[in-house]
Amino acid sequence: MPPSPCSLQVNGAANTVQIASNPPHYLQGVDSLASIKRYGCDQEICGEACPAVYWFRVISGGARQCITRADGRRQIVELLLPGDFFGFCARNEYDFSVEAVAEGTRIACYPRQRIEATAERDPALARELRMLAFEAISRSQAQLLIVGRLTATEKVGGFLLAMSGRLSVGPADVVALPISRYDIADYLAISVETVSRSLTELRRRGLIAFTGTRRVRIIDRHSLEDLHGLSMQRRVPSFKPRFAA
Amino acid sequence: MPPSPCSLQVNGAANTVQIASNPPHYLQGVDSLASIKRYGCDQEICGEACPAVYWFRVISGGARQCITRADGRRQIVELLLPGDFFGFCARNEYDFSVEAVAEGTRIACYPRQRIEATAERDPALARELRMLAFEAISRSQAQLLIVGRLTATEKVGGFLLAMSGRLSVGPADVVALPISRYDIADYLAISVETVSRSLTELRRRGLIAFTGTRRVRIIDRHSLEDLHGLSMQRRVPSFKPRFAA
DNA sequence: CGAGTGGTTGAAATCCGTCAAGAATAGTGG
DNA sequence: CCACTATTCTTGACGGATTTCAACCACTCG
Repeated sequence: MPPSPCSLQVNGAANTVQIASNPPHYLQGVDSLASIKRYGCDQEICGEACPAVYWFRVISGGARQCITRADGRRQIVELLLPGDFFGFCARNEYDFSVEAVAEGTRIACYPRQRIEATAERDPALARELRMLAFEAISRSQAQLLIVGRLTATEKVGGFLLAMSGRLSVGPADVVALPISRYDIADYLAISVETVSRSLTELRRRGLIAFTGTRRVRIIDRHSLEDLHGLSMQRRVPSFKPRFAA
Repeated sequence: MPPSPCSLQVNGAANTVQIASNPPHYLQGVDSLASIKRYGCDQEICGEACPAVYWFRVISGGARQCITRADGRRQIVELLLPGDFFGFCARNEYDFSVEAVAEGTRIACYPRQRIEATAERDPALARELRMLAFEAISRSQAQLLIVGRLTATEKVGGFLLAMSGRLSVGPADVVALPISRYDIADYLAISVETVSRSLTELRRRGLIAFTGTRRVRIIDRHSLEDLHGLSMQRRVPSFKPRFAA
């Protein structure tokens, strides 16, 4: 878990620095090494095959981490919201690109070399990095199940629930979607039209309501959680009992 | 990259131990802490929600790492072959299960606590662990693109190429598939029947040939690599130019 | 106001999953 | 070594969930 909040002390004085870090987060111990950059909507934060000089953390706004094929097909592999880290890669070049999804997205950029050098001497920092990496593994593997084995409506319903969980600062039942339908589509690996149709379907069934194009109110959370097979379509893709096991 | 090969010396004698580690691999420095276990086909190596006591490495044989939903839908999130590590998780319980896919699969089990304790004092080990984790992130994110955005035939063709790359010890054009059609299906998130049909299709087009049910010869590697859109179906799922970008 | 973009909806096409039945293979025990 | 069986694999027919193609609406912004 992240270390408890602390105010950085510079020059011996008691003034807190701009990287004051309201919510506690990983890598707080090396925040002093990080620089903060601002990005416009759709602006590229790091590009595929670019030298991996930084690790990043979203401070405010959001970003999408994408992998793109030569023919243009794109998959958003991670939706990055405040507090999320990204930029980890095994080689010396990023194998993905990351773009801001909101105007004025602020990103903390940690110089990789220096952080790694620090980690050589600071086991606690090394452990934090490891935890961050392990969490990323869990997330993308969970996403594999979602992308591969859920129906479109299940994907969209689950996405709304996930967003309500991650963005919860208020009643948690009103979700302000941080990305467009196009991005939702590329995140869930379905088409834009299907995203739209699924949302309409959920509204029609009374599980959600719209207070704006990108503002959803979750009305029947329970049914939304039970979407799979129960409330929605009977079909469950590719589950074969395979005899008696 | 993994450290260079070394033969463990026990009791001062010059005899190499069973953990002789022919191909160099990560975590070699702590091989002496690992125990080796043997598993039968389909036998569970670690189960979902079980206490995460070990990290693992496949020595011989193979395994599938799965995430399963309550309703039975399953996704193989990683296909583990000799040299591959697994068992990393952010919490104290595995959020996946792993089962052997071959009779007599041998697994090296590294006690997590002890390895982590060692890593506290050994920055090089910590760096190795980090690299292993980063590679796992890259792999599963790449798999997300495959599962989400490729057609069935592209998936199967790419799978054959990937296997030929990972299993290459011989001519590299004859691939001995390590898993059943069912497992290929759950790995690529398609149905068994579609796996079978795609293989037949590739054979019909002269890109591959069978020397046995689970032995494939790659005949036209180039066409196999160019599958997307070119040699195969014209359709490319969900790529919309989205106006002028 | 018109252009540009995001979002929704409809109709038609299609890929793929399901269901079903065989064929091929592997495993077992006599 | 050969039935005999269980399992894997293949193939066909069919239906359905999604994609594609197309049109339209809403909103923003110059």
